[in-house]
Amino acid sequence: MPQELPKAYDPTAIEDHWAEYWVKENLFAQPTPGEEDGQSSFTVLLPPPNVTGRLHMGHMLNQTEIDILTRWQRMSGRRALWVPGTDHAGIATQMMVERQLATEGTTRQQLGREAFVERVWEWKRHYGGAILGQMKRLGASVDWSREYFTMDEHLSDAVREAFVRLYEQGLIYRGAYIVNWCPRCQTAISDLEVVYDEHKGHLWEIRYPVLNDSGRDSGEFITVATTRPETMLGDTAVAIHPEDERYKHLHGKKLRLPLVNRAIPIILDEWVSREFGTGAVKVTPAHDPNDFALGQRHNLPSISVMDETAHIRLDPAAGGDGAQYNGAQYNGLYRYEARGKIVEDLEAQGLLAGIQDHTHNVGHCDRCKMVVEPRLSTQWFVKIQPLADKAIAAVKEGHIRFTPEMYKKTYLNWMENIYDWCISRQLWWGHRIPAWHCAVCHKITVARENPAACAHCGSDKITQETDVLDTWFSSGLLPVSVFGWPNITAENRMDFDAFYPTSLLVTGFDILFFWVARMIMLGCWFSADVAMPDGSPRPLAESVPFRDVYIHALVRDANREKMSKTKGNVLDPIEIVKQYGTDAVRFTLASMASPGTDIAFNVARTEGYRAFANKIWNAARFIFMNVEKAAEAGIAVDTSALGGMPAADAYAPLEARWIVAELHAAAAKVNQSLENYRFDDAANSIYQFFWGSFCDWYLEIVKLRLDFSKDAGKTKSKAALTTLVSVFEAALRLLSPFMPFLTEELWHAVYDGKVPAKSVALTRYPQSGESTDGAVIAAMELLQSLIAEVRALRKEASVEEKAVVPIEIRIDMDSEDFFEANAVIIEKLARVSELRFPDVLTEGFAKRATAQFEVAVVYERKIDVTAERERLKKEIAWLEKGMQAANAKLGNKSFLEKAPAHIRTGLERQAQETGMLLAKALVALAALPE
RNA sequence: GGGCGGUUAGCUCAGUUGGUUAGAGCGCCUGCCUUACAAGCAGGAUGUCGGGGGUUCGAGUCCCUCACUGCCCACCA
Repeated sequence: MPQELPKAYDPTAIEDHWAEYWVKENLFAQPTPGEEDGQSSFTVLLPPPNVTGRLHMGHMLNQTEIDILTRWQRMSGRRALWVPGTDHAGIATQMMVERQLATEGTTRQQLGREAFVERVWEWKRHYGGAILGQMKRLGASVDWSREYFTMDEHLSDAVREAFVRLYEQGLIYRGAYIVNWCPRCQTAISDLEVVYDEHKGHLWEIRYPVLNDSGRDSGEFITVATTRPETMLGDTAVAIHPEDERYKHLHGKKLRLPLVNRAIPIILDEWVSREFGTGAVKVTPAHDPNDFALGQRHNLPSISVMDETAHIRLDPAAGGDGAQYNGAQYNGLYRYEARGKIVEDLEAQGLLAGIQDHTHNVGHCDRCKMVVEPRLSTQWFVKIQPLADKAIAAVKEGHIRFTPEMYKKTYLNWMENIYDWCISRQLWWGHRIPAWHCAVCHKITVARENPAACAHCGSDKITQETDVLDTWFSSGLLPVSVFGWPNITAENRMDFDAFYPTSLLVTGFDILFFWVARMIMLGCWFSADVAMPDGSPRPLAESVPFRDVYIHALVRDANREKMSKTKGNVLDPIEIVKQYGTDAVRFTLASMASPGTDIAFNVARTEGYRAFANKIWNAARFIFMNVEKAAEAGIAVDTSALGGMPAADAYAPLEARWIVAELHAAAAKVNQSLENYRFDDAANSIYQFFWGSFCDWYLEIVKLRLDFSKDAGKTKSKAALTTLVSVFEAALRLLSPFMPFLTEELWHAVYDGKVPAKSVALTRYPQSGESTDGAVIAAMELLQSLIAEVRALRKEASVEEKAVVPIEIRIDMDSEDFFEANAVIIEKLARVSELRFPDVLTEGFAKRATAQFEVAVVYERKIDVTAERERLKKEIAWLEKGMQAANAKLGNKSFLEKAPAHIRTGLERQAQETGMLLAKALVALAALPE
């Protein structure tokens, strides 16, 4: 074993090395399995970060959680596969490259589509892998040989097949609908990509003159209220509620649309709220989703008045009736300029009835934060209901489980109120829709292979659709596509059979709908026609993309504020890692990852776990030092016996049996906690075991046994050393999923280079086979409480730290033997020179009583009487409160009748003990000098 | 507007199906360089479990209600 470890743990000295080692040795590659080998799989996909992304705390939390589980599953004997990859991220990537072009004074339009796309690929080749590089540095145990990119040829094939198949099934349609349009990105975006912000605006009230039968102003008006006056150029009706008494006499009348001077009808619709505004709504089907719906119901024409950049652009023919409309004076104005001008003009004509302050929600583009403009345009949609039905069933029937469970409700609520999915984007970067438009018959050809001619009329005057698909369309297919779909053949289905459905998805709630829901819909839909290995049809339970979903929360800053660039409170994980070590940061995240609560990341906590890493490091130094000393005395530990669960025979000393029992208990707790995604419990159990049990007690006691001088008993020393090393080795394995770097380093050191595997990550995870030894844990507890009382008494009596003093103990005979047998432990840990067992404790010494024993330190006390009186008074108050509570229950007939026996007897015993302690405390108080 | 969470020590959070006097880490106070570790060791202080009501022999835990707070969905012009 290596003996010269530096005194303080320096993570930077070892982490790069191991991170590279794991990748270079390809340790976590999971090749395609051969024939069914009976081994169960644990499969998990990395939520693919944007190829443009940089690692943030959310990624690190996500990757830490997945890595802990994957390493744990791998070590527990399952075929563990974690597949990494990146997302081409249509809008984000295109914008990034466009910005780059802007600095060069050019644009994508100048470049042309083909050159631009090539340029993006070039960018991707240069910079695209950055985030995965960061991931490598963090030690993620992924299979790098399976790394994917959503625009890879194979994954693109899957996208194309999925599109064609849905089209053939009648589940994809194209049409002119109102969609959310981002004037900056100049593309349609889906409902999910719109975020609403409260905005202080105005409600303008505009008078629309009522026309008389001869088509002239009647002198009467209807006043409408709007937040977007500029859209009035496209109004094609005004709607009122049919029962609204104020307007009943106007049913069937027409209005003159101001500024444009077009006659528009008054329509009746129950959707209109009589309470809001004036109870009359201007209807602009081309620029508002509600108005669009109204327009459909009432067969109104739709008049687009804005172009893709949100500038006014009136199409003279838009009304469909060939009439030439007014309003061209606003042409070319940006929407807000037009708004100002229109309001001005209305006022000049006396048609502005009022302006009110009005706070309302305004939709913004999720990507670029520009105010979204609802806009009529021709887009591609997925008819979502059939897919949603399956996705609902999969969850309702329990084939997919959510943790925390409440997300099941959120998911179902969304899925049950789902709208058709707009999947086309007016971008250049992405999967181009495999549809061709015919210039002759104007029909559409959708095909798996690029067609040479129109499928309908045979013309070769066809051009491919320019739109690309929503990025989530391809990422939604990942669970099936990364394992070979749609090319699943008899010879080529091992991956799919072994790894699909995946076991688990770990992700943040922010992409529950974007990604999780889409994967469930698409996964269930497309995997269903891959037969099971035995040829039987695939049931829904085996069609799901994953069986478990673990949703984690947000990582916030130490003050619970959301991290954001504008606030300047973003913590760069790589920076923190450099400062404290990857293991300490991982442990921080794990220990704070309680399901359902956000993580307030506090580096104070990370400092604590850096200290923990240092503690482990120093425990190793201590152990290696003793191994060295033992070697000099001709004692060697048989490292070939390591690697399992340590055991201690009945003749082994107390501390050996105890630490083995504690290890088993800790292993049981950690396994159970990870089973339930309780990373926090698991981390705390290990922390408590390693620091609180192994270091604080076991190491201190075992020092007594590690005597390698000539006249010492070799057998006992060797046994002690063996237990020490084997428990430590097992603890490293237990800890390794949480702190992979430190444990890898020390584990290799334990074997002094003669390792039984290439990595601690490839060894077996500690399992608690037999039940832990409860008796030895109870015995140790008694010893610990005696030592703790003596330490406290020494403090109380102001015994100098270095002084050793005798103690007096009163206890039953059996325990007297027990204490005597372990006297050396008490003497060392409590600095005691001698144990005495008198019938009565000598008066005048500081003493304490517990339920099991009384103890006094033999020392002329320099006691602070006031402090001692205070302490005793507090103790008495505490005991009296306990007595009261116990007596209240024990004196209650209903309690005695109804409470279970173990509660009753437990309470009785406690009452008895409390009474005894209370009596002693009262005597002690009375005995204090004035 | 609809839905879902949260409120426990100075701070960040645990607290499994209601059961013996409520926990951890950090921070704080006191004393120690005890040869693995001062990134350490030992000892110590700290809570009307958001308010009110109810169910129960028994409530931090279940029910009702109020307050505060966070998030998601919807998007009435």
